[in-house]
Amino acid sequence: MNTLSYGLLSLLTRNSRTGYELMQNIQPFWQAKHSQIYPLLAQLEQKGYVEFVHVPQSDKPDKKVYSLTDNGREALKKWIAQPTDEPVVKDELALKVFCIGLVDKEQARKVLHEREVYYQKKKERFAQSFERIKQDSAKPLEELEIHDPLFGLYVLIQKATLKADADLVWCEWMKSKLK
Amino acid sequence: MNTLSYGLLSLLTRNSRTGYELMQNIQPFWQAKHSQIYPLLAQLEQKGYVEFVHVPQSDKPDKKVYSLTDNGREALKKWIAQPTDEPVVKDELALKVFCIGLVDKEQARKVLHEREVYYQKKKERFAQSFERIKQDSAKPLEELEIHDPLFGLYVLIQKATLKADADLVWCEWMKSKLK
DNA sequence: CTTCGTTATGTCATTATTGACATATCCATT
DNA sequence: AATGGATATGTCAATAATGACATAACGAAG
Repeated sequence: MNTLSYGLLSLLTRNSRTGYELMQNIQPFWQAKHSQIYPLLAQLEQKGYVEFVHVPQSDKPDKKVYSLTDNGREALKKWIAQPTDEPVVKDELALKVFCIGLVDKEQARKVLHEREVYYQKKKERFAQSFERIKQDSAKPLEELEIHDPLFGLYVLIQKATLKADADLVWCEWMKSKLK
Repeated sequence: MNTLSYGLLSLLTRNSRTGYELMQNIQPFWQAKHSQIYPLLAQLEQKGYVEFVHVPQSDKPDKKVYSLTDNGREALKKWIAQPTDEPVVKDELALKVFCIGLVDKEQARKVLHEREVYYQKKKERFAQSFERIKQDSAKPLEELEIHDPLFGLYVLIQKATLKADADLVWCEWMKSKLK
């Protein structure tokens, strides 16, 4: 069982989801393509950690809605207690910035601008996520307790927002350096 | 040529380095083991993007000190002008936090504490990096221009520091939630 | 005196991940 | 009318990345 497999189980603690949705929803924590997700789901099903129901659709292709089994939930608890790997980052932009002095300011600004747009979109997405869970939640978000099903999502969006802010502050600072 | 190969060339713009040093120095931007670096360096040498001199050592094993060729520098410039991939993140902790409600507060605190130590160490490392380049630099860091060889390093440490701060703010906030 | 960590390079089998192909329907744009 | 994107699932060859093995010498800790 690799980390991504546990990640899929993690998502299923809150909602039943299709493979396609799992692929989309796991992106903020772990970038993976559908070609990796589907085989892992088949494995998880074989192990008895998830089960699925076939849902026929007329307008779109049929789907398989996966949900977590009790076995899956137990496996998750054990996984949480294990030591946690440090985050892995692969950042092409950072590598380019390291040797940005090779090109002129004009081009450096272009490289930076691309990424600034990306960070801004990211921040907007998180703001939308906050809105969505605010509507789902009975209580004000600040009062959510650890066992509230929305808690995990809330604290992660909080973290992502803090990071996106840090990225944007850096972009502004960097732009002033390239004037 | 994959991104990591260009990353190695990027590092060599500032200093000649051994494979072992490259493996260490690239960690903040791109986590890779020596078993991946050495074969890539051999490829880069074959392509004429880097060259090396053999340096015998008596106390430690001999080393190969790699440096960038003009061809390598040209390849780098072309790479910078290409569209940049978005950063890849694989964060096991984030996945655990998503379903942290499965365990009790005590265990959740334990999981968080592990990572807090990690973020603190990270911040210290960046503070040390700042100290080091301050000593290397003739000017105050704030006045570095894009073509200064220290510029890329300076802006990256700035970014990493901002991010580490954001992570620590989140840890504090999270701890207050787990009281 | 032995074991462990660091420096230093390298190979290789296994595993993780991607990109391309394949199929099918709907909707919006050109 | 055709093209492209979203939804939805799947396979498979190719590439990326890891973990284990191998060698070797030093210093420190036990």
